[in-house]
Amino acid sequence: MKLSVKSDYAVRAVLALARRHSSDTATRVETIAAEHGIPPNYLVQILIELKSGGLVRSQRGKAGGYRLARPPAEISFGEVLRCVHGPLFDSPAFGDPTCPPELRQCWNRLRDAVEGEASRIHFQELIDAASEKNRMFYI
Amino acid sequence: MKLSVKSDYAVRAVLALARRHSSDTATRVETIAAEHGIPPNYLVQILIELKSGGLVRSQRGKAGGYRLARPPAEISFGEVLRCVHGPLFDSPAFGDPTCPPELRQCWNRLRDAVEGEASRIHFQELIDAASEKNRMFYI
DNA sequence: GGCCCCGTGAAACTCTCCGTTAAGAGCGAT
DNA sequence: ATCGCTCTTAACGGAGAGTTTCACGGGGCC
Repeated sequence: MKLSVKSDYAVRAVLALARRHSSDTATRVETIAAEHGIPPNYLVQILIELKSGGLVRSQRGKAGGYRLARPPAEISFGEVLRCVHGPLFDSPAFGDPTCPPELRQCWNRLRDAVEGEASRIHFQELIDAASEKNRMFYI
Repeated sequence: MKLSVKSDYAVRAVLALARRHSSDTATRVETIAAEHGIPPNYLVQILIELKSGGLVRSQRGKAGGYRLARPPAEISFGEVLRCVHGPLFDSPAFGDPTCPPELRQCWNRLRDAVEGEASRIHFQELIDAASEKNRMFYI
C-alpha cells in the first residue's frame, strides 16, 4: 500500500500555507514549489484540487497567490489526502458482492483506523509542534 | 490509497485454507480459484509469495495442494498483506530527507494505525465470526 | 496596454498491476 | 519406466495510473 508523491506534495503545500496563514498575504505557487522542491506545474494541479475541495483560496493578478480558506486548526490531514486521492483507504473488496462479510468487516476496520487517525491530526498541531521544537533550542 | 486486487485475493485464499485447516487434506489451487472467482494462474503466483513468506506450505503430486503452515490463530491479516505488498503503509516521505519532521511524524502515526489494526486481526476470529453467524440462523 | 499570476487541457513518459503462456520438476499410480 | 497429476518458475504484454512538462487562455492591477 504505497501513497503517491502527490499526497506528500499536497500536505507540504498546505503546511506551507498554514505557516503563513497569520500574515495576510497570498503565497505564490513558485514560492511553495521552490521551498519544497516540488515541480511547479504539477503543484498547480494539486492546488486546484485543493481549491475545489474548499481547503484553499486563490487570487489572481499582481499580488496573487494562494492562502488557506480556513484556519489551520480546522483543516485535518485526512481532508487534504481525501482531496487529492478520493477515499483515504479503498479495497477492491468494497463493491465486490462476492466478498465474504467477515473479510469486508476487516477492510472496514482498517479503513476506520486510517481515517480516524487522519482526521485526528490538524495542521495547527503541526505548526505548534514545529515552533515548540524550535523553542527547545533556546531554553 | 487504493489496495490492489492481489491483496484481496491473498486474504481470500488464506481464509479458504484456514477454513479447511482442521481437515488434514491439502487444497488444490483450482479449488480455491473457482471458489472465489480468482484467475487460477494468477493465484499461483500469490500462493508462491505466501509460501516464501512462510504462511502456507505446498505439496506436489496426485493428492497435492496447499495448506496453512500455522494454525489460523497465529496468522494475522497484516502478515498476509505484508507478504504480497511489502510494507503495509508506505509514503514517499519516508526516505526523503527534505521532509519536515512534523510531517514525517504524521505519516508514522498513520502507518502505526494501520499496522496495529491489521496485526490485531487473526484468521481464527474470522472463522469463528462466520460460524457464529451461521449458528444464528438455527437458534 | 502590459505585466504578473493563476487556470486548463493535453501530450509524453515511466512504472506497476493484472493476467496469460509455456516449459520444468516432484510425487504417486499403473 | 512411464504417465498423469499437481506445484514451480520465468517471462511476456496489454492496460491503466502516476508524474512531469508544455502551451495557451484568462483575470486582476499598474
